[in-house]
Amino acid sequence: MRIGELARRTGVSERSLRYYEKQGLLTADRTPGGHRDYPDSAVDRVIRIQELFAAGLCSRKIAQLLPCMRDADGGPSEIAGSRLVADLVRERERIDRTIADLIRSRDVLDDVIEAAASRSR
Amino acid sequence: MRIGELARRTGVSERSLRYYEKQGLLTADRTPGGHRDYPDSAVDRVIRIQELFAAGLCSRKIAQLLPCMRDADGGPSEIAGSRLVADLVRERERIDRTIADLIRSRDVLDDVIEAAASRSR
DNA sequence: GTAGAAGTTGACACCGGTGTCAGAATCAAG
DNA sequence: CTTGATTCTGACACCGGTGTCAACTTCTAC
Repeated sequence: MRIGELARRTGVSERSLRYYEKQGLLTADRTPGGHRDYPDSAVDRVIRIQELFAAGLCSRKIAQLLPCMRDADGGPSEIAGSRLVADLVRERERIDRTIADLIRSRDVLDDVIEAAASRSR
Repeated sequence: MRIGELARRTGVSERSLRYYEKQGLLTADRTPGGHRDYPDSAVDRVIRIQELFAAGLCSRKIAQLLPCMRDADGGPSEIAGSRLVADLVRERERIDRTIADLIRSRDVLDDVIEAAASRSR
């Protein structure tokens, strides 16, 4: 599929898709004329990438991580080296802390929202 | 307490504390010479602010939100207006989505970490 | 009063994913 | 062909919290 369709199906801008490619996160075949041609699996991949971005990982780390993920269609393609694993463990801890922060903040919001709601009741 | 101590106790840089003040998130008395003097309660407040930042809220919204939070020492100081509430509800939804993303990403990391661990076992 | 630590303001820079625009080339359909 | 939609590359800008440096002032303790 072409970049426009991929953008539509993932909700990610064409700009970002090209950026992902430049960062080594995504590859595409090319038509004779040079237009990108993505396999269907690109949709899932782009969504994964977005999730990892949302989790606060930078493209550098995502690029290291991607080949070690087992893709939908089977086997784990590559095993993470110890250096990378140490890094991922640290990221994992950061993510846990962030989740805790998010939950606390969400509770705060709920509190304020509820206070306003009960006020107007 | 002075800004240095507050920075030490919260783990937030002096730079950021001054920035928070400029954004209206934090207030401080001044000594005759112009140095900031914080009450003990500033520690909790700064930590809250950090959590909200970590949750992806911008300083503008945090500034609107803070007066509506009930502080440790008691009553809800102000009730959010309907405009603000609508905004907070949207933020809440975004936070929920982010949490979901974080959890999925954490699972991915665990997967990769585990694959490497079982490999070397 | 004097030295050294700590605080003040202001300005500049960074990061890194994304928006946007320009100018040219490609593709698909008539 | 020709035309209109789509894609290509490259460049510039933004956002917004934070780091850092400079030049000065204030505080604290001797």
